[in-house]
Amino acid sequence: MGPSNRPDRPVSPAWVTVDLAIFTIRDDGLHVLLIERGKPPYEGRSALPGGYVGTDEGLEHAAWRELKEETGVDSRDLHLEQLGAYGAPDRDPRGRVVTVAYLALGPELPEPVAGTDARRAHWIPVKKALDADGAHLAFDHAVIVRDALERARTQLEYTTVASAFCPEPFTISDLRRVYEVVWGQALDPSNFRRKVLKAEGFVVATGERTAPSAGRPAALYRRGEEKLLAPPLMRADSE
Amino acid sequence: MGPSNRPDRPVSPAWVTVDLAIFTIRDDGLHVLLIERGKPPYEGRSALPGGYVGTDEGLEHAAWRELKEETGVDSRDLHLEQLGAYGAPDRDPRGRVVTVAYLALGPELPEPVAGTDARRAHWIPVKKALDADGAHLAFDHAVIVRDALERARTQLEYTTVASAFCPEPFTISDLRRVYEVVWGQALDPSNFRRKVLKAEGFVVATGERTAPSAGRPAALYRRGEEKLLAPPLMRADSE
DNA sequence: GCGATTTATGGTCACTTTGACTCTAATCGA
DNA sequence: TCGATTAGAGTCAAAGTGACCATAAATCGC
Repeated sequence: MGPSNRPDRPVSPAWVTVDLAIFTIRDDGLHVLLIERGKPPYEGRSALPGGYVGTDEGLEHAAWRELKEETGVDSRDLHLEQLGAYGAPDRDPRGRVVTVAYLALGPELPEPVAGTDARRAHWIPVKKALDADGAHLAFDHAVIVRDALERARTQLEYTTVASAFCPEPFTISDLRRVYEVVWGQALDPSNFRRKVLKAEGFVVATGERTAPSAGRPAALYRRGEEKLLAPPLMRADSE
Repeated sequence: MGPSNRPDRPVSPAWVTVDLAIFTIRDDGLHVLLIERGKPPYEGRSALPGGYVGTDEGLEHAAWRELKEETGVDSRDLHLEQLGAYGAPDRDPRGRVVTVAYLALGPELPEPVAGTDARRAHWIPVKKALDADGAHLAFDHAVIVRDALERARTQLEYTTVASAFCPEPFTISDLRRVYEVVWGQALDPSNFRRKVLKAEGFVVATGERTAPSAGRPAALYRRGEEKLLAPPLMRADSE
C-alpha cells in the first residue's frame, strides 16, 4: 500500500477529519455551533465540531455521526452537504491533517449537550464568530466558516434548502425571515410570497393555520419535494 | 501526532491524492482527459489523471502540478476549481485513499504527451466515458466524472466560466457553441448574444473581427473580469 | 365593545426580461 | 451576380419583477 510509482516528491499519509459548520437561526440571527477546545493545540480557543474519520468509515457517515454527537439530533431532517476539503500543509501543528468540511442547516436546535470529552459547545452568532476576521477561531476554521456562509447564501438563491431552517410546519413569513437573516437584507413580504408559491415543489400547504400571538393567522406549509429553485430567488448585490 | 482523544472507533491515516476531471471542447464535443493505467489496480482501465499530494504540498498546488504534468500547459489560463472529496473506505483496493477531485476547464488543448510513467493519455468524449454508467472507469472515477459534468453545467448557468473553454480572442458564436455542447441543447443565437452582451463583465470587445471562412465576419471578444453571471443564463429542463 | 395595531395576504401597475421570430449585413464561392 | 452562409439588429406578445396599495383577520389597550 502507498504510492505505487516513485513520486517526484516525498509523500506521506495524512490524518483525515471532518469538520462541521452547523448553522441555525436563533433569536432572529444566524448562529453557528462552536466548541471550546479543551486541549492543545489551540486550547481554550473556539473551533468547529469535528473529528477523525474512522478507519472503515465513509466521509459523509463520519459527518452525520459527528452531527448527531454534537447536536444530539439524529433526524435526517437536517440538511447536510459537503463544502470541500481543506488541506494546507501547516493547517494543523500536530502534522498533516486534511479535513473535509460539511455544511449543515437545521431548524432551531437545542442548546447542545456538553460533549463526552468535556468540550463545551455553544451557538455563536456567525457575525460574532467572524469578528476580526475570525482570528480567535482555531486552525483554518475562520476560512471554513466564511466559505460555509457564502455557500449558504448562494444555496438560498438557487435551491429550496431555506426550508431546512424552519421547523415544520412553517409559515411563509418564517421562510422569509430565513432569507432576511442569512442575506442580511429585508424582502418585500408580498413579492416573496408570490415567488415562493409560484415555484412548484418549494412548499406544500397543510391547510392549517397558525394560532397567532398578534395579527392575522398565517397558512402553514411543509417542505416540498423539489430541491432546485427555478427561477432563482435573487438577492440584491448591496450589503 | 494522531488522534489526541481516545476515539470511539479505530482511526488510521490515509493516503491523500488529487484527481482531475479536465474538460475541453474538441470537434464540437465535450471531452475529458483519461489515462490508461499501466499497473494494478485496474491495470489497463481508464482513469482520471491524478496523483499523491506531496508531504508539504497544498491540495490546490498538487492539482495545478498534476494539471501541468498531464496537459503540458502551465498557463493559469485554465480554470481550476475543487469539486469535492471522495473517501469511501473501499474506493481503492490498496488501502484507505481519500481523493480530492478538481474540475479543470480549458480551451482546446494539445493531444497530451505520454506521461513520464508510460501512462497514455487521451481525450475521450464525455458521453463515451460515461457509457454503461462509466463502468469501464477505474475506482469511483465514473462518479467523479458525472459530478464534474453536472458541476460544469451548473457553472455555465451562474458564472462566466464558459469563456475558459474559448481560446482568446473568441466570438459570441464560439461562446454559444460552448453552452450548446455542454448543455446538449441548441440556443437561439440572437437571444444568446443579447444576454451575454447585457451581462456586464462577461466579455469585452476587442474591436477586431474575424477573417471568416464563410459568412459575415464576427466581432472578437476577450474574457471579462466578472466571475458571476447576473442574471443567470438558464437551460431548459429538458434533455 | 371598539378602534388602533399587527401581521397575512391579495391585487395593481409600470417596467423589464424572455422566447420566438423576422429582417438586414457582410462575406465567399460558383 | 446570385445563392449560401453566418453575424447581428429589431419586433412583439407573454411572463416576470419591484414598488406599491388595499383588504382580511386576528390581538390589545381602553
